[in-house]
Amino acid sequence: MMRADAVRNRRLLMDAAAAEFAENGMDVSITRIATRAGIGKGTVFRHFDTKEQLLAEIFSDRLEELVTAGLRLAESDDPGAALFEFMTIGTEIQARDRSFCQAAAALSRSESAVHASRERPADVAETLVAKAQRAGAIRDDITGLDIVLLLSAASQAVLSISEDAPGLWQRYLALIFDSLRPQNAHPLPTAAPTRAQFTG
Amino acid sequence: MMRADAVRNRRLLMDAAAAEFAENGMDVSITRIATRAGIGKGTVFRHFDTKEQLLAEIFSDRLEELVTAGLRLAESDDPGAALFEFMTIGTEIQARDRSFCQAAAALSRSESAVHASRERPADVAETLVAKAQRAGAIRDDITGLDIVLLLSAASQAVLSISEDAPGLWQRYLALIFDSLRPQNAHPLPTAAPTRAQFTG
DNA sequence: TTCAAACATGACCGAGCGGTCCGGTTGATG
DNA sequence: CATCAACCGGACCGCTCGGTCATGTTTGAA
Repeated sequence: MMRADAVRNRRLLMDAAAAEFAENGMDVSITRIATRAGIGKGTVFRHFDTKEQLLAEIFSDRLEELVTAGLRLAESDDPGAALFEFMTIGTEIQARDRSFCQAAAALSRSESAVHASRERPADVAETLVAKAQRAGAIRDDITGLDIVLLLSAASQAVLSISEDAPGLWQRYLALIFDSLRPQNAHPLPTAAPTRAQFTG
Repeated sequence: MMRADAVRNRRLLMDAAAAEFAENGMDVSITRIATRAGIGKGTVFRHFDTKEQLLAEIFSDRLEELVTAGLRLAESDDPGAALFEFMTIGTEIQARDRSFCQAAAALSRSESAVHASRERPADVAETLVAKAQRAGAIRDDITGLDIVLLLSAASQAVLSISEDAPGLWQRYLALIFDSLRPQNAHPLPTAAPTRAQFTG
């Protein structure tokens, strides 16, 4: 059982870290984060052994948010729309924090803690895709893993644009939607990535 | 006129830096780069005032490569295929160096030297798009800037996959191709980015 | 109210960074 | 071959970073 002040500080810490990561990228100092949270530097390391672990924890939270939404959408009786909304939510989450998710994704190749938390969204995406394909809403040659990878693609597309382009990511997500529809399907040149490649 | 050893070292330096950036991201130390090039650390700063300038120079080189290809393709009499090949080349260049281009793109918001070098590919893309649209090869509601942004999207999609997935980016580029065809066009929810937003 | 365990704190550490600088070296020039 | 500006190299500087630790403070159960 954690003490009351400990849980309060942990919450403050994660919020401050998320905000700071989002604004200034992954290389903000622990000192900055601690200051923003109104907390001593040492306290940070009481809660998280290392900086990467802190980042992984936040990233994991974000993904859980997506998983929750995905599970709800899996009950929908319009599988095509459900998948599209799943992707919209996922992209919105990533677009919200800009460079943070980018850093986390890049880190997921080396940091296994980050890596593991990416499995669950992939599972959810897999079932959503399967349902949508059975309903004929999307083409047959794509997988759940494709969806997860395309999520970041849409939000990363706008990375080089100036800050104030709110909702621009929706433009590119809409384009990707169009590419998933069965009417336009041309054969894909490369096989889908395997789960082993994703999990590393 | 530069001395012979100076130009030789500059070449060695840029090659080593490009390789190191590609392998280890943007935060490799100058020392590492210098060592890899077999050159003293001080020499690096003789050629490039700052680390960002070095990165900008390399990035600019890559973009020039793309511009050259684009100008050649602008002469083609199959504008649709020309645009697609332009995108293929652009994505290949970015995929070749993985995290490097990501870092450069992120830096382009703050570093004006990097920024300026992105204008020319945008110009070329604009003319390629215009020709392709006149030929009816692609939908009318996208711009040259869209193309430039989508270039990074495809290569960034595979960022969280393990190293050895060569050519996987082609899969997602093919998907994007499908989304550009006029047959599938659904109205886009957000207006295209303006040149001012891009140039910052 | 008491008190031990859990927690917070910030001075402190070693390492590594980007960038500087000057003594020695090299290459073009006549 | 002689000369000298251009060039190279790496010790060096100031600084910031992630992470530790001894000391003081808070909490909650008894």
